Amino acid sequence: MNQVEQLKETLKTELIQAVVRAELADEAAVPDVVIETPKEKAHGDFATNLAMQLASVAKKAPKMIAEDIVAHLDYSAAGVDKIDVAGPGFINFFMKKAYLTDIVMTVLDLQERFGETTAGEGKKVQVEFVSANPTGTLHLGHARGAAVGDSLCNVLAKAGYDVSREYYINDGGNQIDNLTYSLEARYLQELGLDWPMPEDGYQGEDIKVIAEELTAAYGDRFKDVDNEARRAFLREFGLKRMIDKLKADLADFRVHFDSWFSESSLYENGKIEDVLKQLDENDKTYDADGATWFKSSEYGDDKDRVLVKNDGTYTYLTPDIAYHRDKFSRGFDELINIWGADHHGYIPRMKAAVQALGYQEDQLKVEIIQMVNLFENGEKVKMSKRTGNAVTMRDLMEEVGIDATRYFFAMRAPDTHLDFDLGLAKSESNENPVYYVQYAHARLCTMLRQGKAKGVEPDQAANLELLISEKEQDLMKKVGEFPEVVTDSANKRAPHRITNYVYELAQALHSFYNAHKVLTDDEELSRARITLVEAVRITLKNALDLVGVDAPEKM
RNA sequence: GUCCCAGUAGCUCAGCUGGAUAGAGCAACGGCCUUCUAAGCCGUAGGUCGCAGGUUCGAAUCCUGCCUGGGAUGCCA
Repeated sequence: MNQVEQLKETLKTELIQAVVRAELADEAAVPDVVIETPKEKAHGDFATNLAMQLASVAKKAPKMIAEDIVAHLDYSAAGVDKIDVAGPGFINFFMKKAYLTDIVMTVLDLQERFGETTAGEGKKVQVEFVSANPTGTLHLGHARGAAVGDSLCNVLAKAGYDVSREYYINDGGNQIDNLTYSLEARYLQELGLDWPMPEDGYQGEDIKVIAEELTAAYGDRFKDVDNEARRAFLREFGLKRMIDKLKADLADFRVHFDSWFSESSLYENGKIEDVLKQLDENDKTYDADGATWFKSSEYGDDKDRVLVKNDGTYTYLTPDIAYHRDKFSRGFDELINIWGADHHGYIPRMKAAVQALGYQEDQLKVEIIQMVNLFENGEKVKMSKRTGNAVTMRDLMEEVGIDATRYFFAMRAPDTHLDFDLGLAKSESNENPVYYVQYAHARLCTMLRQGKAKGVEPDQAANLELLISEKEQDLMKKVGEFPEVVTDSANKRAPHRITNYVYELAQALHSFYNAHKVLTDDEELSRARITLVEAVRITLKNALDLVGVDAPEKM
C-alpha cells in the first residue's frame, strides 16, 4: 500500500473509533467512510462527509455530529495537524506534512516500479484487441484500438493483473478465399495473363505488391499448375505476408502481442465441433428451417442466432464461440475484448454464449472503440494525401509521429466519438498537449544534468523538510496521487485517466519551475529540490510509459 | 421499432458508483525572458452542465420522458 492509501486507511480507522467514543453509533452501524481529496485547497488535504451520512443514524444535525467526531478524534494517531468543520457538515483534515516527503523517498526507492498497485490481485486477464482481418491495412479505428488496448494492458499490468495480449486472426472465413483469388488474379496478370479479379476482390496496392514479390521469388512456377495447388500455395503465402505486415505496422506503433491466435486452427482441431456439441448437451441449440440455432434469447439477446446455416457452413459467430471457450480453457479469469463500434450489436450474443458455456456474464468485458474523424483546418479529412485512399495507421504515424498519435488516442474515453485534429497533433507548439508533457520531462532532465555537473544530485538523505512552499507541496501531492490513478484507470478500464494525470503532473511541474530556482547557492535547499525533481521525473516517465509515449531527455 | 454513445465556456474535452463556489487546454484580453529550456509561467473574462419532471439534506452525476447528432441492429465477416 502506498503512503496516501495508508494515510487514508489510518484516518478511516481513527474516525470510526471517534464515532464510537462519541457514542454516535455502534461500530457496525457506521457507514463506509469515504475520504475524498477536496478540489479546493482551503478545504484541506482530505475531507469526509461522514457527519452527513450519520445524520439519520445519530438523529442529530450534521454539524453537531462533526463537532462531536472531531472532539473525540486522536489527532496524532490519525496523522492530523488541523481540522475544520465546514459547509453543511464536512470535516476537513489538514495533515502533518511528513507524508509528502515520504512520498518522494518512496519514489526514489521504487524507481520504475513506483505506481504499481495490488488492485488486480494477480488475476489472469486476457485482452484481445485490433484483430483486424488479414486482408488489408490498418486504418484509423484500428490505430485507436491498438493505442487504447496496449495502454490498457500496461495499466492493468501496473495495477497488479497478470495480462496477456492477443490478436485474433480471422483466417477462416471466405474473406481469405477472396484474398487468395485476388492474389491469384494479380499474380497471373503479372505474368501477362488476362485473368479477372473476383467481383468483390481486394483492389488494394498491397495485393499487387505481394504478387510482385511472388513473381520475383518464384517466377511462373505456379502458372501452369492446377488451380487447387496454386491456390493452396497463394493462400498461405498471401496470408503470411499480410500478417507480417500487420505485425510490422503494430511493432512500429510500439504494440506487441503475446499471442496471435488463428481462427482456422479452431477448424483443424475440431474445436468448433466440440463447442457445438457442448451447447447441444447444455440444451442451448435447436434445429429449424434447415439450420442450427443458438438460444441466445434465453440470455437477453433480441433473438436466437444461427450457428450452422442451411448450407452446412458456420456463421461468424460459431468459431467465435469456440474461440472464447478456448480462451477460458487457457485459464484466464477474465476476458476483455476491444471491438470496433461496428461490432457493437454483437455483444449480447457473445455474452449469451459465454453464459451458455457455464461462465459468468461479467467474466467477459467488451470495450467499444468509437469512430474516429480526422480534421484538418476545421475540415473533415477523408482521404490520405499520399495515396488517395482511406487514411491508414501508417499514414498517421508518418504524418504526426508515434508519440502524438498514441497520446491523442489514449487521451479520450474509448467509447466516445473522437475528433482527431491533424493540425494540432502535428504542431510543435504549446497548443499540443504531447509537447507540453514531454517538455516537462526534458526540463527535469536538464536540471538533473546541470545539477550533476555542479555536484548536486538526488539524495535519499536530503533535507526534504525544506520543501515548504505551496508549489513544492502541490507537486509532491500530485506525485503521490499516481498509484491511485493507476488503480482507478485499471478498474474503470479507462486509460485516458493516465493522460489526464500526466498533464496535471506536468502542469504542477511547470508551475513549480517558474516559481523556484532549483540550483542555487543554497546547497542544502538545492539538494532537496533536485531530489524532488528526480521523483517527479521518475513518476512522469512511468506514467508516459503506460501510454506508450517517449519521455525525451532533451527537446 | 429496439439498443449503444454523445450533448458541460466561442472550440476540443475532463469531471459522472451524488457532495462545498462545475474544471482544463485552445481561442480573446493583460502581464513575466541579465535567472536551471518562454515548446513555459501568472492573471482577467467567459456557463440556464440539451429540455422537462422525479428521488435526496444535497444532482452535471441517479430515475422517467422528450429533443438533437452519431452508430449498431444479416443464415456477411
